[in-house]
Amino acid sequence: MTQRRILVTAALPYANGHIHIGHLVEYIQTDIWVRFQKLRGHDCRYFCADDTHGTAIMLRARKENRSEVHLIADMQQAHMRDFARFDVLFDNYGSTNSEQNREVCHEVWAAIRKAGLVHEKEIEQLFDPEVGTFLADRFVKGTCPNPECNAPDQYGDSCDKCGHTHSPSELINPKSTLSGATPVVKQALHLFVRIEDLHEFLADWTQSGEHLQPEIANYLKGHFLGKELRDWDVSRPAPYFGFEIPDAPGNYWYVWFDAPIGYIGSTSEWCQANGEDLDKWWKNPETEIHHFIGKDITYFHTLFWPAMLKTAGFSLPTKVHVHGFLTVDGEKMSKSKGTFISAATFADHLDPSGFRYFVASKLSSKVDDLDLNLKEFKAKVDSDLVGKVVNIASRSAKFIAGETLCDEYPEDGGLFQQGAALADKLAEAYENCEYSNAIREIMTLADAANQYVESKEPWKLRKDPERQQEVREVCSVALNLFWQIVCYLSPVLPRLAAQAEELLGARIDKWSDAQTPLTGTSVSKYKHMFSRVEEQKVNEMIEESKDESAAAAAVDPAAQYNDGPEALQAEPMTEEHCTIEDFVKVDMRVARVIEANHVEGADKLLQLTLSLGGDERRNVFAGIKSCYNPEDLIGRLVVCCANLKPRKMRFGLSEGMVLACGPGGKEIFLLNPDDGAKPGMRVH
RNA sequence: GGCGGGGUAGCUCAGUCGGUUAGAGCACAGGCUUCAUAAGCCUGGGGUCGCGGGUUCAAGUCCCGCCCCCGCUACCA
Repeated sequence: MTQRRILVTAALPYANGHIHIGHLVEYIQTDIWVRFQKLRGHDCRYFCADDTHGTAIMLRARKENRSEVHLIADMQQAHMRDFARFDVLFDNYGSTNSEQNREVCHEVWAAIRKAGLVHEKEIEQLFDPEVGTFLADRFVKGTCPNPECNAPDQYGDSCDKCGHTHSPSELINPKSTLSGATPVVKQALHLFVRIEDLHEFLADWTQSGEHLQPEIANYLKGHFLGKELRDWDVSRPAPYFGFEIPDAPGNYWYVWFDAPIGYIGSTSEWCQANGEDLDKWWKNPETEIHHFIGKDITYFHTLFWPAMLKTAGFSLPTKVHVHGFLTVDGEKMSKSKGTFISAATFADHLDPSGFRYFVASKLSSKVDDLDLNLKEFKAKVDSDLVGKVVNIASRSAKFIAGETLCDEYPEDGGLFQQGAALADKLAEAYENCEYSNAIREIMTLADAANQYVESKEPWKLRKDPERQQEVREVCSVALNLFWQIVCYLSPVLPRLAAQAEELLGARIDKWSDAQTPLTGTSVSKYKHMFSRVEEQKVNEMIEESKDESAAAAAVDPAAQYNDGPEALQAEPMTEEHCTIEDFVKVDMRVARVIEANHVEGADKLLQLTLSLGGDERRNVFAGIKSCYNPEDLIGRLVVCCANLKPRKMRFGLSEGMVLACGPGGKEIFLLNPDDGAKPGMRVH
């Protein structure tokens, strides 16, 4: 096998927050891949860095009354500590704020300029006059400008309630989230990169089938490549924490410009420290480049990034590996539920190796989300690692502790050979990021090993002084099967590998170590290798992760219902009182749906025929198609406004209105009278 | 609405080119064992392979239609 030169990156974590278990999925996925490649003897290097620039960092530094440089240095230390606790081992962990990164940014920028891709545009942007900074869309909140929605407290880019997209300057009554001040509109010069010029190249590169998972290629084709690619806004006016653009003083590169370049910057730091040549890693077609990222940052890595690399003459990624998000017990991580678990909190309570194993046992090459079901987590770690794998050593090592393994590997019924024969299949699974397949296969070996020990009953043999040699043979076999399994698991569980090395007095340093049994090495006294997951510790971890404000809410008797303020925020209560006379003007009646049909040509409407009892009928068009099937409505009782002035619609005359609540879309809820109500009854 | 992914045992999933009686792990039940971290081994129960059609000697697998779940994404009004 020829040696490959492989450069691997994981996405750069932002310096504004601590590492949490969601992040870790990616760093562990990548770390396993890198450890595997190294074990295979390839020249593989894992680079990462903190992503340090941007408004959020600037504002936080101000708030904490210290310099950005100080802040990001602290965060980098914290991140590195967390990674180390989870055995995520980088060849270099740098910073996007390094001089090396600045140099590469200059180089890339010069090339983009030279290619004539940069355009200047004056754009209008909201500016916070109190803080003295331009406001990104997410830093402005106000009332949704959609006249049918008008939900308050919405971000500047889109409305959570109705999905309306807008620019922050369109918001009604906008406020800066930084100071509460009313922003003013200011003109600002921005620099744009016209990546449409690279459209054809990107279409080819993304659709070649070589670099991206098929669903990712398809996503890009459907959402971006079918139309003109929009210019990419890569500058931000001062004040901004970042690198100043050399030929546009007073302007800074947008954080997403220098962040991916940080991959190269980090490599450059490593090259300088190790006497390596940067071009060998980034401008040599023989070097493979693999990026591991989450699905949220797909288009930065599959459109902008290849465009930048191509223009600046760097190598393009060999593969971009996209993974899904981590959920906990089937739901998005939540601060109030205590499932937003930081790396540090996890490691304070539970064994990080268990997390690595669990993640590996779940990961495939798909973009699917991955669920950390805490019960399953315990079950997997307990039964697979403790009950199966470690148990093989635990039940055999002590019978030959202080002795040596047999000088010649004993007859084992072909077990070791069977394990050795699995090497190629397992390697292929690791190579293709199909870790869950690999783990499943490896566990079958552990089952076989336990069966072997069971059948040989060394605990009985040892009682017979005549059969001591047999005991040694059986244990040599068992420990070798254990050794082989640990070799295969070592990319996932480096700590277990180290423990096995200590126990058996040998080293795992290449994949092919699983092909040859150990002989003659001395067996140390068995030391505890892995603990079961204690439910108590899991609970403590969850408790500690609970946000304090959420904990306070739990005291409120209403908290058990978990009724959030969203509905009221979406539709604030009317301030003005109405009189009883006003109220009785609206004649609301219980009605039965006796017919319900789709309306041809209408996206949202259903046509309902309501009976108010007797011969009284109403034809009503209701905008509830997104939530109800006509056939499910027939026969049920609803509440309708019976005296609403009839209105002629495109599809016919609507003679009333069915009462429903909810924000719309998938959330529409018809009002339902309690049992006993009869059509025609008035609501008062 | 569009795109993508999914629906197989209580749970998590495997199931190749269509081919024997649809599998594994966990969980559960019974038994064995008592070396091992209340670990291990054996046996067993448990399935309308989302629904409906079609192709075929043969369909979990291929084709058509539909339903439901997840993710992404957009619009109409």
